[in-house]
Amino acid sequence: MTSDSSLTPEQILSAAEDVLRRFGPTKATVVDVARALGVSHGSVYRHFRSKASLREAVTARWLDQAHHSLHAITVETGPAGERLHRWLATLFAAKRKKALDDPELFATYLVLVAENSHTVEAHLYTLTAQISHIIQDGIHQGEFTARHTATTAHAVFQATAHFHDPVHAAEWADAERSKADFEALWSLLLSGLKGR
Amino acid sequence: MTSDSSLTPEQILSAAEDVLRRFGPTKATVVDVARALGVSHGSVYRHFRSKASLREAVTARWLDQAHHSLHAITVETGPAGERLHRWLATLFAAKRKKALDDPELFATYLVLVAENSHTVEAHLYTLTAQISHIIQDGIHQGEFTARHTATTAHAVFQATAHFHDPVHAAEWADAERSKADFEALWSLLLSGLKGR
DNA sequence: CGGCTGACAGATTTCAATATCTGTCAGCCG
DNA sequence: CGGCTGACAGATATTGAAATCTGTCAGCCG
Repeated sequence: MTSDSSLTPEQILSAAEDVLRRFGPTKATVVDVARALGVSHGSVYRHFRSKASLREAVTARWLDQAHHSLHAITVETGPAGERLHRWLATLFAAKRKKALDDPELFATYLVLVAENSHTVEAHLYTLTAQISHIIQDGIHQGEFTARHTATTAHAVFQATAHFHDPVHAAEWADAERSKADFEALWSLLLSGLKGR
Repeated sequence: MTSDSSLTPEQILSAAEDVLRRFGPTKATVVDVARALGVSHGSVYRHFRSKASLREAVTARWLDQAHHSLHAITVETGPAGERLHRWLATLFAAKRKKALDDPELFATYLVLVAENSHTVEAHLYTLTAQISHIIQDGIHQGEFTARHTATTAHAVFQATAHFHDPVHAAEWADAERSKADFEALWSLLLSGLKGR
């Protein structure tokens, strides 16, 4: 049983995730989470300093799911161009899937974005660092030419905001159009990364 | 006097703009507009079929202000690269200025964006067509290489969304950082437009 | 002792009654 | 006649009282 012994942060996170998924960020309460765990809501506050930090922890865990496959692409050794294309396509697919399959947690994510949460900042930092890594590979391989890797990575990330920033989620509805737009933007960026 | 003879759509638009600027999109009412004009609110409905269409007409007029200087750059005959850079910088500056100087009308604009209004669509179409025009010039001048002009223009517009899409307005606060980010993205795009 | 409980204060949300707004239209007025 | 008015119905917003929630803490229990 999961209810053996004492309450763990992991148990609380899972319960909180369920509650957020069911009620959404505006309706979910700490009391709901405690009720789902069969404890008093004071116990939850023993493990998380506030509702906001619990919400952040849940979202951080939820966002991390996508990092695994992206990280795998980052540390591959093939041609950087193909890898960066696949990395961006994978990121886009992951975000799109989250928006469609998990609307309430996606809405929670949006709340954190609006609040400039540190969790979101860390998420963006991780992603940009991975782009940076691939671009660096591309420069070593002689495929890319770039002055400053980190700056270029940031520019690539901003240029593709349309396809990963949750504020653009509504524009992902038409899969065909999104795919075409993405490929058009990619060919422009690839050409830019290769330099003149 | 502007109150001579009968009520004109222009008078209503100006009054509505004032009311929106003062109360914002959530508080402004048709009754407020009628009160400002000294007429009954039924009269307003004689010229605009609904509150939504009045709001759209005001926003369309407000958005059009920026089109003049952008259009001027579009029809110049100098090097396309420099012109596109100046066009994008001008667009960014105009949007940023609107967001800072006219927050309530900017909020109204955001409401229309969220509602997928035809007005916003037309605005985006006009802007993309101007980019297309400049890119076309660049191809003729031999400065740019692009397969499909309209597709490339759309890609450039999406790539720079961070600097003109109102959903990113909060990220424009730091002028220095925005400027640096914009230039980094521009150099990537310019390199991409020039082709390999 | 370390962790849980339940009661508490202040902040936030809900709910239902009330007021205002949107959109329509018959009638009036120039 | 073309356009404005003012009254109206239904929809939406506001308000203030009651309920619920957040965050804290003294005390209990294993």
